Amino acid sequence: MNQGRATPDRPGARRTVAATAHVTLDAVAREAGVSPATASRALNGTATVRDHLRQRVHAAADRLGYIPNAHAQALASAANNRTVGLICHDVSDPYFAAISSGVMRAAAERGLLVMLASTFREPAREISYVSMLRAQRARAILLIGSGFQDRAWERAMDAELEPYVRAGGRVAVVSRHRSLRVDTVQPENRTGAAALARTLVGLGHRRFAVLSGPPELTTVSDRLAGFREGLAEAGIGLDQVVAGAFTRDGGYEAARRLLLSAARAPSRARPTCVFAVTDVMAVGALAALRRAGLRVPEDVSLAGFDDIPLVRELSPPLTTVALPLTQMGENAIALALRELGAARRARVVRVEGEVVLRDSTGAPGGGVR
Amino acid sequence: MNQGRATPDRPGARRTVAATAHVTLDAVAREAGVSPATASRALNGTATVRDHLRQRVHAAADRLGYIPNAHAQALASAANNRTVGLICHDVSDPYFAAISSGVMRAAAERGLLVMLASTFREPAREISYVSMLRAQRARAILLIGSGFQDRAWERAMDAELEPYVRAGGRVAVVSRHRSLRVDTVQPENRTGAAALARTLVGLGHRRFAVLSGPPELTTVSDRLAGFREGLAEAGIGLDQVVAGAFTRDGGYEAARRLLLSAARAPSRARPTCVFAVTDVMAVGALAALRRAGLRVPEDVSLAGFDDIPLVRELSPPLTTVALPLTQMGENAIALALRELGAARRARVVRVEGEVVLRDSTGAPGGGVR
DNA sequence: GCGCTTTCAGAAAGCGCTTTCTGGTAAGAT
DNA sequence: ATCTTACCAGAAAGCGCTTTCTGAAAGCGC
Repeated sequence: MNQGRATPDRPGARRTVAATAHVTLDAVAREAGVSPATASRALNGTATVRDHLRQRVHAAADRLGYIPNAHAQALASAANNRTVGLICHDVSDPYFAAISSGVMRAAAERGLLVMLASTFREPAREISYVSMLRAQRARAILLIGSGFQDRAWERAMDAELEPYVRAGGRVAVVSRHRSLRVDTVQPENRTGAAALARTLVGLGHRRFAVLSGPPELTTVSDRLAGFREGLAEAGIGLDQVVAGAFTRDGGYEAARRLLLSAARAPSRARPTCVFAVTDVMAVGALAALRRAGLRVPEDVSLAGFDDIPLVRELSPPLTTVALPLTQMGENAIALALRELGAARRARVVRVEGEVVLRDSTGAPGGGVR
Repeated sequence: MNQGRATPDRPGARRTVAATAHVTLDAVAREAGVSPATASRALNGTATVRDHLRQRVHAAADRLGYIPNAHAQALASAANNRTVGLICHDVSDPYFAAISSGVMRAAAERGLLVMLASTFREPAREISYVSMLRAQRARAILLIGSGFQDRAWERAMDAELEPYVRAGGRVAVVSRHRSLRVDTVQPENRTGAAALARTLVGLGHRRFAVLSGPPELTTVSDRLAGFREGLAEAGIGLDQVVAGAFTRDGGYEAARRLLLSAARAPSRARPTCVFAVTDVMAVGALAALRRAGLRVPEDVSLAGFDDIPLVRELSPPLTTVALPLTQMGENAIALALRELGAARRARVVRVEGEVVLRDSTGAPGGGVR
């Protein structure tokens, strides 16, 4: 009666296909005719198992398509965790994308899995992600991106991190975090910005404007301070600082406001050079300047910071302070995973920024109208 | 003798700080004076616990800084897994970054953690990541990026995915995968490329070159075929197809070779319009064209595909076929997590591309010299 | 050949949770 | 006042592994 390929189900019997149970180590052991203990040892190579048994176990595992349950492994073997957590502000921001790329590569080399969390720039979310990563017993947590200079936030973050570290977790951050005593990959924002300022002064500029970001970010305050220092060496003050969001649109908006204020106060000496504290903001600023009919660099020079890959594609290509972003990501994970010395104090890897002069800067011309 | 803030350690006693054990549910239960079962129920709200007990449990958990062990939870409660896996070719590629961003946002809304793996365009790595994600018992696995049209690879991937799905795992892919019977977010590469071709023909172009990618990628063959179709409708053939890597540098290199062949065969009719199958390649191509002294679009028009954010910042801004990248990421995770219907067949969400005409294309001018 | 150490496989005890199952108590029905 | 029924809290059984601990068999020197 039945057709050749009939299923065992009664026809029309509406049922969900039963989920096939996972193949367990016990099943493998049974298939191989050994104890689960031996199967475990054979598969992991944790102890010597005689050849013929080991082969039988491996064969059985292959035949059954055995995949160990990572949760059970993590639970049973305490700390043998294969995952690291990576928290950044925004994956689609080229700055974080570049650093993440370095982290991913280094993780892949070590056979680690990366849990990547994007905070969408909400500080609270950053803390809740740390908590989730703690629950996952991640081997290390990497915080990419500027710290917040905010007492409450710092305290809350500390409260998450401190017990994590005490329980053997590793933490590394990229960028300066004021209160966090953790391993740090620290771009020399201050000296980099100062060097940039000197270079720009060297080009002949005397009147500057800065497009800065949220002041509670250490990165912003460091770069701003460094830039001021560099100018001060030449006895130059900073005419204007316009803050914007740390995004392309934030840069656009900040530049627009800068232009507006220049138009409103025509008497004021107009900046001939604009420094955006990040390349991403500079991209927006370039669009805004161009939109206003200003030529870069003839009318106004523009410089950024970070050297994200895309700024080379702009026309004009952007002058910036180059940071080895991918390598910084690699450094961060290496730092977190490295044996902690007896002293167990926070290590700091400083990375220098290098001023890269491209065509977005030139000798002073007309200035912001 | 001791100073006020002295530590209990003997001075100079060199010892590693003992790793503090994690706070367990049992500890919380003991602290609250209830059984672990009650503590579990109170914390998870899985069953009604009388008010005063629930409060005691929560208070105890707070006091102790309890963080549940996600591994133990996953193990005990079978399928209650809070992580999804996301596999892409390269995090630092803006195309994947944009899609990932959508995935991350949707995941955050659902309280899920994302494990992001980057294959660095090595097919084998993609398969091994699926295996690791299986071990993690990820609730869903998302494959972002073109499938490989390669028998061996398809078979291997299928062998990983099939048992995963049978065991209740969910899979969704972005881009067409030939053999995988899984939920798919499918950009209409073919019709999009055809529409682009028609538009370019409408601008007056008759001689085209295509900068294509690795032919084993479905995305490449679909876009190429669509473009050919669009041209064919106007009775136009495709002069040249130059393949390159799926990267910015691949686009640069392909464009360079195109220019070289044009120089070598001066008699041949020169293309007046170049279509790069992805924006990322187009970015490289633009640099190469400019490097060769060609003006875009006066000498040659250039178009891409995807509409990654950065192409708007180029000058000239790039004509392209816009895909809703972030939304595609959201679609993918939504698809994977949605209840499977009784039929349990692969669902396909088609997303249309929209031709966006920008300044990198114009009426035909000099052509590739 | 006898006691010794060494080698290696199995038994069993967890790892930290969730979830039946069980049973005591209070509320409602008779 | 007695018998159900309902409600909740605790006991206990796992989830799928790893890793002692235990003990049998084999290897060694005398």
